[in-house]
Amino acid sequence: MKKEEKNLYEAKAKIFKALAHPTRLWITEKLAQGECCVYNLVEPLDADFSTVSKHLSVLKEAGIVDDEKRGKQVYYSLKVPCVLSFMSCVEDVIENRIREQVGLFSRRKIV
Amino acid sequence: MKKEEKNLYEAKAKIFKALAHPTRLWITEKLAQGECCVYNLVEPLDADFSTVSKHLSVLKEAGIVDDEKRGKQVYYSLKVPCVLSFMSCVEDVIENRIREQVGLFSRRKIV
DNA sequence: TGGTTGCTTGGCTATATTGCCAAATGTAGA
DNA sequence: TCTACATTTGGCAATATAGCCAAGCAACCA
Repeated sequence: MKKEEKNLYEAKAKIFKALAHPTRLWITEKLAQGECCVYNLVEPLDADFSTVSKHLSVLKEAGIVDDEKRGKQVYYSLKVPCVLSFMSCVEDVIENRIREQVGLFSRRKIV
Repeated sequence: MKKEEKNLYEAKAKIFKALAHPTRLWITEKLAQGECCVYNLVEPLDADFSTVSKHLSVLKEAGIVDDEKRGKQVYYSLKVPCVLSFMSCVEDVIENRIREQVGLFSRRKIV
């Protein structure tokens, strides 16, 4: 792989990496419903402010969310709604996996 | 978050995690062009067999690729082509980021 | 000016991931 | 059976990531 090509794959991987955490996925889907200030993310997650804040900065760094300070609060919003279009594919993969596991199980039952 | 919901987000995150590596992304795109045995992945990547093999097992574990032994070789194939549909979104995110950086740069130039 | 609120940053430890080497496995042919 | 080939596995050190606590900072209010 050439250096340039490698850089491109690293850039792409960064986006996936940003989404590769349960909390960050949850945040992404939550923001899909509309902008949100940090407190409204921290509360349902029942996590530390600092933890959520760091997750948000990972998403921001990756270019997935945007932030805007208004008064004392910072509002985050989903910058690239197309990431949501991938979720149904991801759910397909999961369903497939479950189906296969069920298949294995019932085969074992027969044997 | 309830335990069940948490499990779902963890399962989703696993798929993203599997794709969140330059080498694994490259492999995924390569396999989109058709099945491939390990050697034909190792060679262009110029990596260790063991390294590629481990990347492949991550993708397999996640349910993204399938493997089939034929003779001495193992052929890998893309199981869920819909993952590719996400790539254009990822590229959009990257382009946005670059555009913003260029914007910052030219503004700085003016100032 | 001082205090409070809403959030970010720094620093730390625990844990996970990566990539290399060496060794093991399974398959095919001599 | 012996050997070569294609791939996987185990083990290890280097590096990256996560989550917690404490400290910092900016905006607002008294």
